[in-house]
Amino acid sequence: MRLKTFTDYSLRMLIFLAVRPERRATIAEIAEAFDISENHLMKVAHVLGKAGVLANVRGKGGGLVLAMAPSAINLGHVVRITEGAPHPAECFDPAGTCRITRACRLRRVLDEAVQAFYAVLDRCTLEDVAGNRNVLSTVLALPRPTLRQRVV
Amino acid sequence: MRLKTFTDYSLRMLIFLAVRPERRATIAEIAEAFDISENHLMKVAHVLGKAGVLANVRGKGGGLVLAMAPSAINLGHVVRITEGAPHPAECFDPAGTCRITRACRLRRVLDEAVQAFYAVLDRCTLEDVAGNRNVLSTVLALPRPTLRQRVV
DNA sequence: GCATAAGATTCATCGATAATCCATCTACAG
DNA sequence: CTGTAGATGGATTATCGATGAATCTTATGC
Repeated sequence: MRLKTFTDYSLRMLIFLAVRPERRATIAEIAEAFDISENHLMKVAHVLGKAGVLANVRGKGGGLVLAMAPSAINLGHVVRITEGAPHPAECFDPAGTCRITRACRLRRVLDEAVQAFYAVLDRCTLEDVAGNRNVLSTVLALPRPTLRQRVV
Repeated sequence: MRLKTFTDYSLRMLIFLAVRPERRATIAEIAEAFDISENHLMKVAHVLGKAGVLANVRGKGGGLVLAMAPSAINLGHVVRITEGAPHPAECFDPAGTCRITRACRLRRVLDEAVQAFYAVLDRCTLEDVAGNRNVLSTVLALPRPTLRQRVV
């Protein structure tokens, strides 16, 4: 049972933005805060932007900002977007070739399990996981609104 | 959200054995019925045997047989064995390096979601998914107790 | 309106993991 | 004691996601 790093990064990006909702953050800034690939985050930002979760602004002075209040961003919704179609077994693949697919009752059970997984996330919003802004802000090394450039 | 093919194969093996509980089946036989890798199935058989779900008999005339009644084989139990530790995000890895792990509330939510996933499987037994023996038997091309050799 | 900053988009490559294959060992039946 | 079937470990291969890099597009500010 595995989710993609893409999903992990998506949630981190949202948390970062929820901690500092007052102003735009650049992808580079978020990548540095988490020390993760800027290129990968760029794709994350694009997907979340296309999905309407983020409002992405191009150009100089641009950046990312939540498209709605953290309490309006549903985690189940986000994860469904970033994960794509679930694939617990071959029978979930339209091109699957399992011999017993027709008669198999397993698919229903697995489907139900996946639903249950998402049901939990559906009950959570970004606000629920990023409500502790102060602590998160500290951990992200953003003690002051202005992040000093690292010298190195 | 993905499960391993290993898990898929495990469940198929169990279903096969549940359809014909009266006698031992060889790995080769099961591999042929599903048209999947015999080598891979061998490892599946070994893992399920070690876990006490199957009673594996070596040597001539040997084979696999369920170690208990289908109604006593819990799907959640099986999948937990074959999947190993869940990994929805980096924070589930003891060696993870996510900067906000300490302050992050996401882990709890993801953990709960995983629990919910398994809770569904915990409510199901092999009997629940392999109760329709006749249909499965037909689909598996085992219309008679004796499987005629394929001529090809 | 040009330079620059920032995201969008596409292509290429790398790497982790798991699926698969192969060889050898061990156990059991007859 | 021979052949069959699973056990075990290693090697190989394939897949797919993660990462890297280059170019394009758009917006801003001087």
